[in-house]
Parts: sequence; structure tokens; C-alpha cells
Amino acid sequence: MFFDIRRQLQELVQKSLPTGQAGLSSLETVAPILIDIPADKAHGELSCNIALQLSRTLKKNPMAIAADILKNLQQELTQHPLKNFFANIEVKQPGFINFYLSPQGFYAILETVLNKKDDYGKSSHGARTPFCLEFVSANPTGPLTVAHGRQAAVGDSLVNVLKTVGYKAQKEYYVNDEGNQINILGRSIYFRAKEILGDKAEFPEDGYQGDYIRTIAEEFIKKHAIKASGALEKINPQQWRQFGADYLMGLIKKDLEDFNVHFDIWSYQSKIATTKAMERVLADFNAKGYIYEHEGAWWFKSTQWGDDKDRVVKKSNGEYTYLTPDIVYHQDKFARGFKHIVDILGPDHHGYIPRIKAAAAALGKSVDDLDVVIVQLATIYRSGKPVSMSTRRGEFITLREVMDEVGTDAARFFFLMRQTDAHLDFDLELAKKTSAENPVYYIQYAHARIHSIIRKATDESHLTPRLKSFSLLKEVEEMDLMRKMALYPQVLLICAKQLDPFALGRYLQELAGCFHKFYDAHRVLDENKELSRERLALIEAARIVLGNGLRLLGVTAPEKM
RNA sequence: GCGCCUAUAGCCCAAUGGAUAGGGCAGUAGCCUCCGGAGCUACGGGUGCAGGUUCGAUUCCUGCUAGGCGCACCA
Repeated sequence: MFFDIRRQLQELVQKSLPTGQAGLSSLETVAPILIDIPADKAHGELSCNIALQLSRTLKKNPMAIAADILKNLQQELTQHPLKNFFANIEVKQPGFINFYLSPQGFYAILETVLNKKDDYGKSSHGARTPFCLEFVSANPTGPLTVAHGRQAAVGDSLVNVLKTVGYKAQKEYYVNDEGNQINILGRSIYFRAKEILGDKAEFPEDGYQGDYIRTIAEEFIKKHAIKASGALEKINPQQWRQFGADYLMGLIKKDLEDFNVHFDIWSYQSKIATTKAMERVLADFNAKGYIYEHEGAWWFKSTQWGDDKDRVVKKSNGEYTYLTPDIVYHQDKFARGFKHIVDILGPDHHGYIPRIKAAAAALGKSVDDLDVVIVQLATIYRSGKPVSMSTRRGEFITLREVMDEVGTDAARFFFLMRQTDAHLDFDLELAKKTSAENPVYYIQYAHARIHSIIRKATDESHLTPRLKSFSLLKEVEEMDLMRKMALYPQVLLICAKQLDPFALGRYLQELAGCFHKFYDAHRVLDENKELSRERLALIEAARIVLGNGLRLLGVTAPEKM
């Protein structure tokens, strides 16, 4: 809603600038006109700081400039459709022009929400730009951990937000189904299978220790009806690897489904980063002069784009490093038409960022066409004590355990409770609490409570929400609630710009708070039927916005709790 | 040594470069003949240190201090 008002105000202010004064010709570049939403409602619903910005150029007191602009603005406004939308426009120290909405202005917000319903918040800001977000991409060598869980929560919600604000965003999972990790996986299963069949073999030092390996070995033995350990030697190592990777990918996909994360594209390293493809891309880089040979290895000149040092792409023993197939993979993504690529990675990858950005540049793109979002770790707390997560020793907490213990809704929400690039403490006890301390229940409760009221109104009094022509809503709590709803599209834009859905969860808490305050102060089902119908419309609108926001976060919006 | 992240009230966290720095927990005192008390109200308490840019800095820049993480011909 504010979009339209803000854009129109921007034009009006533009027309109202004090023309004909010194320095005005360069005003556009000196200071773009911005219509802000003040944090404090005492400063109005909207405000403009242009007078402060122009003060230096015009060599004039900002209060005086603002007064001039306001005078012109009020003149412009008399002919403008917005003229009834403002109760007051005034200049405040040190030179802000503040706009105070009239009841009509507030009701326009309400009508917009009620009209757009599920579409409220949508915009065309992204201009259908094709975005590829790759996240989780855990190797199929073990179950998903809470670290992956947080990445999944961030990535999925972020894509939902990006789609809503008009980007053509897709979720992609890159399956590393080749390489050392998978070789170790195959060997680990093989050795566990030997053990199970009574052959005491030394388990490899670098093998995966988790109990799930034993389960996979048992499954393998059962499937192939193997009776004695001698039969294991006839099995091709590739079979161990394939079986293990398939089995674990099955688990991972199930975990993600239950976590309410659904990927659009599954890419497999074995299909994309073939030896031929790697040779081709390195030959291409070589032709462009981005490759040199040193001590028998091939080096990629990533320093050319700001990396600390050049990186080996082909080892002296002829093998490729981790980077090489990844270059091919990113080439593949760009070739599929994505204008922007976002890789969501764990904190252990932050040294990797300049390298992969350099690769994007070497592929003929800009370093800005690829963003890397680093998701910091979440530390799980139980009874005030951190829980160990060492994957090496198999003592890790899995996403599955957390999901099963606190539920998908709480888990999804809690992973977003701090900015993505900051460490997060995840309190299992708090996530399970059914009280106001637990933010996800606080929000869901508001949603369920609204449903309850509307149900009651429909069933007992046959009252339906009014849809337009409001006139009776004028309490502070009612205005606060409408003001907060108007902010929603802006919150989505901020999330998109920051590539972080964090602000949305916080906003929903505030919105729920506005509703609870309203509820406590005023009765919806009043003696005055017309007032009841308008208040039903107000809470219905709040329900819509709460529901829309929760949906983007992958959290359910229950009608009853 | 180099790089990244963090530093805000007793505790946990907010604040697209804006105005009097917000909210939760804990503490104290209140609100159910009434639509869901899983809720609401009131009260205290503050930006690590030193500079710089700006009309304006919690925010941007430099240096320092403290904590976390990362720096392979590993993936």
C-alpha cells in the first residue's frame, strides 16, 4: 500500500522543490528524494529528509527549505487524488517533512490487504530476473545436521521471499556424488559389512564412525543376500559407493520434505562435472591466460580478481581439486540462463568466496553476478548446556532429532531468529514451550485467536467483515495495527536486498504484538454491529498478513491450537 | 601472521545513515461476571575504547581491545 503512496509523494515532492535557486540543476545527483517510514509514529506514517540533504547545496537552513517545499506541496496536493489521505503534513526539527495519514489513508491500507489477500506483499520489484539459490548441498555421506537445517531454513524462506517480490528464483541442491568423501563412504560400509559377517577387520582411520553406516551395511547384506564375508571381496567398490550414496540421499530427501523444504532442481556432480567438462573449462581458462603451471600442478590466477593467492585446479598427480568441478558446475548454472547465482554455504567455506567469485569472473561474468551467503552455525542447547555436534565421532545432533523433538514449525522459525551471518543459540526447551516466551507460538496464537473470533462472529451472530467504506475505526490500537500491516511489503524488500529472511520473523512478532494489544483493549464483537463488522475486517486483514508471512517462513498458520 | 564475523540494560536480541536507541526474559506492581490469560498494562535499567566522514553515526571508514571462526596440490 505504502508503495503507491510513497511513489506518488516522491513525484509530488519532486515537483515542489524550490526551483530557480542556486545549485538546483545538480539536485538529482546530490540527493535522491526518499520517502521514509519513520520508526516512531510520532513522526508520522511517512517522512522526507530532502530538505536536510539540500541544505549544503542551497546554502540555506533546512527548516526554511522544508517550509518552502511544504508550501508548494500543499498547493500540488489540492489537485491530487491523495489529497484526502493526509490528516496533516508538517515540518519538524531539524528539517524533516512529516506526513500523517488521515483515517481515509489508513482505511486504504486495510482495503488493500482485504482485496489482495494471499497476494498482499507481492511486487514486481525483481522484474522476473532468474535467480538460482543453491543450498544445503550436503554430501551424501551422512544424515543432515542442524547446520544443514539452518541453511535449509534460510535458503527456502529466502527463495519464497524473492519469488514474492518478483524474482524468478529457484532452489537447487547440488549432490556431490563423487570424490574422496564418497570413496570413504564406500569403504566404511564395506568394513562394517565385514564386521557384521564376523570378519574382524581394522576399521579405517578416516572412515565414517556413525551408527548409520552399520545400518546401511546391514541393508546391503540383506539386499544382496550375502552369507559370508568372503563374498564381499567380489563386489565392485563402485557398488558400495552407489548403494551408500543412494541410501543417504533418500534419508536427506525425506528429512527435507518433512522440514517443509522442496527443491526445484537436483544437480549431480557425476553428470555435470565430467572429466571432459573439466578439461574443457580448464582449456578455456588456459586460452584466456588464467592458468599457469608450477611444480607440476595447474594454478588458476584467482588473485587477478582479489583472492589472497592463486589456487590449484589440477594437482601434480593429475587429479582435480574441489574447485575444478565447482567451476564447471557454476558454468552450467550460468549456461542455464540464471542472471544471478546465490550459494548458501557454511562458515567453513568463507575462505572459498573470493575463489568462486574469481571463477565467475573468469567465466566471463561479473564477480557481482554471484553472491555467497554464509550461514553461521547454530549451537543446540539443552538445559542450558551446549550439545556436541562432532560429525567425526558420530555424536552429532541431526536435523531429524531437532525436528522430531520441537516440531518443524518451531525449528524453522528458531533457525531464523538471528541474522544469518551471526551465531545462533538454539534452546530446545524454549522451542518446546507453549507460552509467550516462545515467539513462534506467540505468532501462531494470534492467528488462531483471530480465527476463533471470526468463527464465533459467523456462527453466533452471522456477522461478516466489512470490505470497504470504513468509518468507525479510530482507536490508537487500530491505527497501530493498520500501520504495521502497511509495512509488510517493505519488510519483504529488505529481506530480499539483504538476502536474509531474518527480518520477516521479527516483523511477524511485532505484528502479532499489535494484534494482541488491540484485542486486549477493545472488543471485536460489540453491541454496535457496524463497529463489529469493521473490527472483524481489521483482524481478518491482520490474519491475512500473519498467514502470508508465516507461509514464506515455511511455518504453518493454524486455525486452532 | 593474514582474512571473515561479533561487541547495545543483570541475561537474550532489534534498529533500509535519521528525530527521544526498540522488544523479550528476569525483578517489582497490576488486569479474567467479557470475543481463546498460550494474552495485556505500568515501573526502572544503555551503544567496548580512540579518532574520522556527515546537517545527522548503533549503522560507514581507520586504529585499538575482547570473543568466535577460517586460512591445504582437503572437500
